[in-house]
Amino acid sequence: MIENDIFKALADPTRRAIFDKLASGAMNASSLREGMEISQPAMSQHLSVLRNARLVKEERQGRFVNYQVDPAGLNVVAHWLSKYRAFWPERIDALKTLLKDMDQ
Amino acid sequence: MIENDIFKALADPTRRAIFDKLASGAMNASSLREGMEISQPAMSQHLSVLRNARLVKEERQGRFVNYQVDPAGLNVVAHWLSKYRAFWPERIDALKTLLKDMDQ
DNA sequence: ACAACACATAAGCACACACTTATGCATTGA
DNA sequence: TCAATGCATAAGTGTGTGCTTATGTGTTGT
Repeated sequence: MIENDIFKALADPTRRAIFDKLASGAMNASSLREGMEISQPAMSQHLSVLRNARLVKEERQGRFVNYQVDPAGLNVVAHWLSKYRAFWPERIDALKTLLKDMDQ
Repeated sequence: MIENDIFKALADPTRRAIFDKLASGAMNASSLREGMEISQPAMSQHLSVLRNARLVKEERQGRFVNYQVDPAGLNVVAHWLSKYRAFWPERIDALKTLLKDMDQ
């Protein structure tokens, strides 16, 4: 179940930080580690979890692996969230009708 | 950190199922258990986690405790998601501009 | 008053998870 | 060719998590 993989992946704060960093621009695993006090294997394992959840996708470039955000995972979160739009605050009420189109 | 509590709470499939059931209408803990093969303490513990994440709020009614969805938690997820709208599929592109207003 | 009920909490246990160190596997540049 | 580099994987370890059984606390109806 992909939805479960996604929410489990996002449950870790380090992984959300990695994802957030990646959202500001694609980069390889070494660049991701910069300023993040995390070991190389730990980073590799986190990226593996994120990739498995389709939150991130990789592209090998020589001995580097370039990582970037994969919209697929985010889309699942968006759809999960859209199921509960009835409970969203009124000030983003306009969002509700738009999300209705999302369902098809 | 509330965001962390929320994502950790949503990481469990049983908890997401409870939340989903609650989204279809407020009810007490016993009603929630119906058709869910879950022990009473387990349900109580899950509700405690959801309440702590502000995904759910309670209202005591005599010896019953009525639970309902708390928009606060959902709102945090919505804001988290809005940070990455640049990666959302094009077909919900109209959503981007609207979410821009959300940031203020 | 008291039994039945709704729910919370405590304690213990099996398993999942995030880390570590060690090592393996390609790829690159000298 | 070979050392250095980028990354993945294996194995082990401490901690967190979700469950269980047992018990506690407050409320209701008789």
